[in-house]
Amino acid sequence: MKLGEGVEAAIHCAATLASVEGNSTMPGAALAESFGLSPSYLLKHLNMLTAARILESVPGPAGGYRLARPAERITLLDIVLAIEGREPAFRCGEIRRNGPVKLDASAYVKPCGINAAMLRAERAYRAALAETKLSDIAADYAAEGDPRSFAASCAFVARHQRPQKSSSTPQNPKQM
Amino acid sequence: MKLGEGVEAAIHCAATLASVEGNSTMPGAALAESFGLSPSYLLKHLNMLTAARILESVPGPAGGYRLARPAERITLLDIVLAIEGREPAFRCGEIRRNGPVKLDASAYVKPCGINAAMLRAERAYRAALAETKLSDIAADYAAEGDPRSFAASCAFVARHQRPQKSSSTPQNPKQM
DNA sequence: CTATTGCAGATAAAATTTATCCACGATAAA
DNA sequence: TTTATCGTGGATAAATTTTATCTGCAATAG
Repeated sequence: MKLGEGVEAAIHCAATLASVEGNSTMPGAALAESFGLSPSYLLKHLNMLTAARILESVPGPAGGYRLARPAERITLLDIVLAIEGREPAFRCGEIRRNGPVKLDASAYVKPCGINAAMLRAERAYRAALAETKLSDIAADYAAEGDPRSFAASCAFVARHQRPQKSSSTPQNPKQM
Repeated sequence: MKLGEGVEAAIHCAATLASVEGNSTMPGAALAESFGLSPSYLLKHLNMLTAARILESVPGPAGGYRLARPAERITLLDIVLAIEGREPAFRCGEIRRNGPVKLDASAYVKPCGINAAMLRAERAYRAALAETKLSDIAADYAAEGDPRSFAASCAFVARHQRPQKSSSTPQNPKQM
């Protein structure tokens, strides 16, 4: 069982976007630079988050990405499902039917007990993931051991976030 | 997130072996035939189960596989870990360090909150898997809807199981 | 001795993940 | 209106992992 690396990237990007002000955006290229990731590949993942309505995207210069809803209403499960897909990790192949003894399909009506147990476990996994909100992760960023790391992130975000025209609250880009 | 197909095969094989009598064994080739699987590849998985002390193997003619301990003391988690490996599904790449701002390692002492949340979820997953015993699965085989399927499996097992010399309880191979 | 079985390693085919590139539409700013 | 910046989608390729096969070897019952 393995999770793609895109999951880690997606969570970090979302957590970073959680700290941009108002409805400002941040370009995908800046996010990629922020984590030393390949920009062209990261865009694929950001796209999936957009398709899943976790992020919003604004085209054009001064465009970029922002959260589609408050970080309190985005869970790790939302992000993991958006990146990894919604199918369960275990897929029952009904291999008992493949043996030498051919029985017709009516002999296999009851749901497979193995499948049921595996799905039960995955439900527990997803329930646990649903308990962590993106806002928790963002708070962790701030509470992290050394304040230098957090300060560096903040400066990076402040430098790259782009206020949007339709903003109701005036922005202070603070170019440095 | 995806589980390899070997997991399903391994669980089915173990459940089948749970119904061989005493310390009799069943050859890998028979197990493969029983599920329509490629014998040479299934052996790889059976081998992992053997390495994990879930199965025992007996070489030579009349050899084969059997459970290394009672089915009540084998859980689905044991099998999944043996096949998929013990590493967690999420591996923290510490990508926050890869950005353009270079901080020395001392700035990242605290454990990553994302990693902690993902590992918590996986612990829940594993705990759920550990609650299902192989004996439960085997019981499910018997309780399955149509008795024809179960009868066919029993006949197949009876036909292929091989009593062992060192057996303390006399066996009845029941060749048909 | 011989046939059967598990075991390890090399190898290859297939599928998936990771990554790059380019043409396109949208749009803000000059 | 022009230009430069940005997200989108598709095609493509490289890298890795999974799946599968084969061969030679050791063990052992008959």
